Amino acid sequence: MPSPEPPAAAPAESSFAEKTPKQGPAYQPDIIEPKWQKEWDRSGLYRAVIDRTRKKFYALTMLPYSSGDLHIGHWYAMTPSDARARFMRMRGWNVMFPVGFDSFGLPAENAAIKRGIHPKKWTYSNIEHMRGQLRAMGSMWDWEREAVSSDPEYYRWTQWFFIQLFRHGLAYKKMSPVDWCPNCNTTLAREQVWGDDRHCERCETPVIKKNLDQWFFRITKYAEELLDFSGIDWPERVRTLQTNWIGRSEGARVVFRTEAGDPLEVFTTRPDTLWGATFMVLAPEHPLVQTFTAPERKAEVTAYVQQALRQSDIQRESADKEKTGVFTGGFAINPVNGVRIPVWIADYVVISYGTGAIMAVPAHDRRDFDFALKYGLPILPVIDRTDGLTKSFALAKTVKPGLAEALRAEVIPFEERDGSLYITIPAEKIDRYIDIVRAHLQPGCWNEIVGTRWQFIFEDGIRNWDSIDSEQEILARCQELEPNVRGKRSLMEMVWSLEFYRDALFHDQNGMMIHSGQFSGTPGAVAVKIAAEWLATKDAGGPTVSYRLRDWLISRQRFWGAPIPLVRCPVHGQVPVPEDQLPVLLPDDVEWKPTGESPLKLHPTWSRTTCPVCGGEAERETDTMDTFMCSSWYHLRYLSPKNERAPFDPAEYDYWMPVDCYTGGIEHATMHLIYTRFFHKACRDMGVTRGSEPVLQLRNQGIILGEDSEKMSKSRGNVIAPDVLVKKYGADTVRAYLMFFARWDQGAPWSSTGIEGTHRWINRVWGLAVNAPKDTSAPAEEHAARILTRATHQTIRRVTRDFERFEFNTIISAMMEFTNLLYKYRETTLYGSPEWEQAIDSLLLLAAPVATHMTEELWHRRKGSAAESIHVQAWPVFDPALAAEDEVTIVIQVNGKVRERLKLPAGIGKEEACALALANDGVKRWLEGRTPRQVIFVPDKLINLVV
RNA sequence: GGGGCGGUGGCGGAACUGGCAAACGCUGGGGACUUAAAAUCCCCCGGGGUAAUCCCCCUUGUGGGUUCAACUCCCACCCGCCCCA
Repeated sequence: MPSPEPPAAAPAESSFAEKTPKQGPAYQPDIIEPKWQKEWDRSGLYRAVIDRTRKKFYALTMLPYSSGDLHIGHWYAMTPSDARARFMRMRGWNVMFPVGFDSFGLPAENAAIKRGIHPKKWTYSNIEHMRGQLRAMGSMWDWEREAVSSDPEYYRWTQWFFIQLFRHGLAYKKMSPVDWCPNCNTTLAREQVWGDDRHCERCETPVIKKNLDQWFFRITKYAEELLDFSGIDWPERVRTLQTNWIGRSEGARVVFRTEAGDPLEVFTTRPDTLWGATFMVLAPEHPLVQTFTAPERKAEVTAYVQQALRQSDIQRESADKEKTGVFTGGFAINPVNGVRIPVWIADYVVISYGTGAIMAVPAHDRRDFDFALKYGLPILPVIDRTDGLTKSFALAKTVKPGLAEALRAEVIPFEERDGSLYITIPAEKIDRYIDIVRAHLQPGCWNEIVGTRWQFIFEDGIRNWDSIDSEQEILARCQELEPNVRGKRSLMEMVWSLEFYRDALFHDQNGMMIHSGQFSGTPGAVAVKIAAEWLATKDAGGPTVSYRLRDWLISRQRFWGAPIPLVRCPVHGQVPVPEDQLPVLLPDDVEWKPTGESPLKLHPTWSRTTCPVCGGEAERETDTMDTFMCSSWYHLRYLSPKNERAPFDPAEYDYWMPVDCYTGGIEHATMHLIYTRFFHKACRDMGVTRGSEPVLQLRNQGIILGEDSEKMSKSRGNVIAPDVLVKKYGADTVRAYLMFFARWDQGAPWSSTGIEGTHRWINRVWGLAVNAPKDTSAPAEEHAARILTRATHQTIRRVTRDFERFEFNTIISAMMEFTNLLYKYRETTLYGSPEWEQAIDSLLLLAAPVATHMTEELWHRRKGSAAESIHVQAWPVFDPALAAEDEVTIVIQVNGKVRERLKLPAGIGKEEACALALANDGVKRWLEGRTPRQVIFVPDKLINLVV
């Protein structure tokens, strides 16, 4: 904002007393808001129709679930989206801003079970209520395009898409472990499993995993393409979340063999460590578990599998968790060296990642290391350290006197405690160290080196710890010599017991290969690649890329969802329902018994049908689809929600798609937002859609917390209800406050006093514009008029720029500042001048996307009842010349500290400005007679005098 | 452990390309109007040196660095949130 002279210096006063009306009609949002909502509906103001003469803008906000109540979070997500869509519209775009309902899903079914009403009834009465709430927002929804995912006209096409995916091999059925509640006797959605102990949301029974025949979509086929975000403007955070979720890692497949010769495949990112594999671990669910289990271990293994199934993958994979497992009694053969290694099962290996089996390289994998140490399994280092850390410990009684002196002479650093030496050996002095130790070793003793060397020095020579066999041999020998270590099950366990060694014993760096036969010496930089490629030549695996992403499980053993449109024929197998027979309708005559079974399954006749191929008796699929399937294509249904011949009208698609701006919560990053991208790509490949991405620009809002800075929840009693706020302040105030009170992308705690401030602003705008000045003839004093016009154009510039950047809070503060300024000028002769009128018009236009009703009312009061809506007016354009200041404050710094401020004409040159600065008394005082050795001049900003 | 985001008054936040830190709003204080209150309007409000104005010094998580100049760029660290292990 400019800082024009206060009113005293602006045109003088006098006549304002009679020019300023003391009071205008009161601001009554409860009257004007419903009035304009009705009028907009009547006139079809927000109807979006194809107009090829104008550029289009498809603005979309995530559709609400039909919960029955629009909460403040919905308002927070939708209001700025709506305001921005309106801004785009006033800027000349043909804007489509549709809304609908995500109305299939579990809550409807739970309500049905609890109260015995049909989910349809519950859902549709909720939708009716929410339509009213959505209207109260004063948003520019095009209700003609409303789509409701539980309407048969909608889910007919959800089913149609399923059949297309099935026909193209992108939908398939397979056995898969899912969460199962043993009390309710049903599977649960992931959202329905709560807490760390993973209990059922309804009955609190801990869930277990159960193998069921389930439908999947082949999203993994698109894993690589989903990693590509070029060409779309999505937040870094969402891209990172999706990238992590997809979890691409390069490595190798390695085929181990059972003792019977059957293949056992694993994936590893470190094939270069293969020579250090000292055991294998299968996930408890692995199909080969039974094969490996020796008869005498059966009971123990079965018990372990049972307890593992009760835990989530997240719990199981957690690094903090104490690792557990059991030995199966079976062995596998390492393909690189033919070594026979034991096969264990452990819950830290999960079936859903890789192949559900791992080769354990305890020396170079933290989890394998912990596990091996706990169970006394051998550990063999096969990768050299890159930091050269090497240690040795010389126990007092094992060495002859004089060792310390010898080491000192060689400059090998050590610490001495109780006569024992703790030695850190410089890498280049290891051989020298060995010579010294050998000369000082007591009979019947040994000394070991760990870190970059793994060697044991005995009286009769040096033994390398370089294979599983040598590990066992060295351990046996030490145990023979020293009774204290007889309880140790592995050499690593023995050296680990010395605290001093620990940082040298484990690493997961990419160092040079050691103890790896012909590959020893292979540099770390190429080791992974060389090992992987070599495996391919030996027919024992080879280089491969692995993804964390799993295929999308869409089967739900639920009633309130789109039935999967397939028929099981004893002769023809899975047969899709012919497209002209869609939709496969949900039955109305169902009984709600709390058996946990879907009523579709219990219905006496619903699943009985005939095979579309042979006409023989057949059975319908009774599973329904995940509701994320419905929301993967709703943006397409908005294009033509009433179309009966296709999911959408191609002409509408050609004009409106892709979505230009999509807004919603970041919590959908790895669910809805990844599904919808997959869906679009799959449809592209099936010839249904064009283009590779459905959404060009994505923006996420933050979260509103309760007034106590905690997450809003009914149990905390800190929930803010928008309906109450609308009643108290009007929708325009709620809209403005939601845009103002925090950075939109970050959110903040709610403040019930904060909204009062915004309400005051809305009232002030009303008070400013509701009464036209009685006398508009007197022209304003020229200088003052210019200041007002400048402020007007500067405000237009700020509001326009911040709308473009989604910085909604500063849009409101710019308008607040402008309003404050206008209140000052109202007391001057500017009031009623043409510049004043222009300022008021501009303010209303800038505020129109925010305070939709109030600005409409004021616009009509000013322009006459026959005037066109403010919402179809052109956005004000700022004139850089008019927005430019003609006088600027230039800061004078001496040695970088602000010492003086000078008001000078804008655009003043360096010479002139510096001359004025140097002549200034205040500046002279700070210069103390010195001459600046350097003068920095930033036009219209500052002068820095360096002395 | 790896990656991402963030840390500015009592609070939410602002600060454009490195150029006056704290705009706007809330809270708090003072005043006007009123019989009174509410509403409204006006003024003050980062910390310290001062009783106060002037004036000076300090201040954007911490410590360094680059620069005439750093909330902004670089390095190291601390704290918080999120994702992946």
